[in-house]
Amino acid sequence: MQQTKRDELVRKALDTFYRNGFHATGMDMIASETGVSKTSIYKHFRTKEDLILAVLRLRDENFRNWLFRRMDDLASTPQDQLLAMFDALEEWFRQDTYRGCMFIKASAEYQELDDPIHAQSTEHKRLLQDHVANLCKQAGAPAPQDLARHLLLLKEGAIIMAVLGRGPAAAQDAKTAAHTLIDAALP
Amino acid sequence: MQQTKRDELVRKALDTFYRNGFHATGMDMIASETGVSKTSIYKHFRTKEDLILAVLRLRDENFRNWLFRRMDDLASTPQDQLLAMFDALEEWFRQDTYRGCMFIKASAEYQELDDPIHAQSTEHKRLLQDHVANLCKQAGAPAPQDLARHLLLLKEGAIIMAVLGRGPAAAQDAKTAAHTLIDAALP
DNA sequence: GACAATCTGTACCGATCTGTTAACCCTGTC
DNA sequence: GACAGGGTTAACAGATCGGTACAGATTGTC
Repeated sequence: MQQTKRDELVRKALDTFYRNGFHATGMDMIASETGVSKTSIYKHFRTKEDLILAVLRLRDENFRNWLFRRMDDLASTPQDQLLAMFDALEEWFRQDTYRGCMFIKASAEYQELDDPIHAQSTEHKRLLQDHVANLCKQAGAPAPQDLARHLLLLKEGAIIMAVLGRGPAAAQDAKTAAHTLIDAALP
Repeated sequence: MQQTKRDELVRKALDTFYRNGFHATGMDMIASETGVSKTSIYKHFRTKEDLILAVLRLRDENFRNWLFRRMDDLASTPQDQLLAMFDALEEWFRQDTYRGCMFIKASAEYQELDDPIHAQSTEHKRLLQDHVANLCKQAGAPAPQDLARHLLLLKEGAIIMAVLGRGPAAAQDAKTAAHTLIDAALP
């Protein structure tokens, strides 16, 4: 019961923060958009920062689950799954709720390196890198970490350019480049 | 005289916004950090948004001038200049004032596509793309726009990853990948 | 030295920010 | 029907937000 209420709060707060930004979203707005009273919010979370951290944890879990599952559904071999990552990204970019990467935005608003919010964003990228590096290794890349880093650069670049001018097409730009990099990296 | 004061205001406001974020920086802080009274600020700029737009215009000019000049200084042929872009980026990443790309952060805080601040950020990326595409053409690429877009993805990705975990090394990651892409794109 | 322009500091406006307090309202349990 | 737990509304505290009003200081020009 109580866990459900709390989860619902975090889930809806995620939407509001994602759509509206962190500093620009006040706790009153969170209360009215989630339907949870401010009093209850502060019973579950000591501060706004704690709520944001919970939101980012949920986002990390949701996003990685979704992306990895989608890559798995779209392709069978590790090499094709790496390419399918960019098709999955395009699906994301095409959603009209797409507003860029929540962790990039979080680190942009909380930029001190020792800020927990910033650290959480860094951790998210590290977990993505690990999974992609694992696929690179399965695909037979001699230097899987290097290839994974290069593909991650394309992914992050596509996320940015999908917001700043290029739209969903940024995904296929990145996929084309990824194809070249993968072909060059595999023996 | 008056132009100088105004320019100094914009120049110092740039530092404060860059270091501290846009929403997180109040006009009182701008006044105290620039040494320009709030009354004078509002004589030069009608709103905070107008000041931010002036800051972004200055940043666009400064950054492109710096980057293109640095690329020109570091290499002679168009092809080498493209690669030198990533060496220049590394110099930027190594500055202890480095806090990511100001336009990515601006678009993260003002994300409505029709927001003038967002539009200005998009324009900045377009101008970068134009210059890089021009170099790609000079280097003899059969599809200069495509190659330029791919290189820009690496650049944006490196800017992100330099903030989120990888540090200055992100620049050489991107340079290595760029080398592969350029070699594959040139006849 | 009068004048206009431009700066300054300071106080203020109403709104909004994070976070708290208090009184009440359900609902299930004994 | 007493009671406890978790929920609500509503008002509030103290600070800060963007932006303005006003009086005085500084400046260059005639």
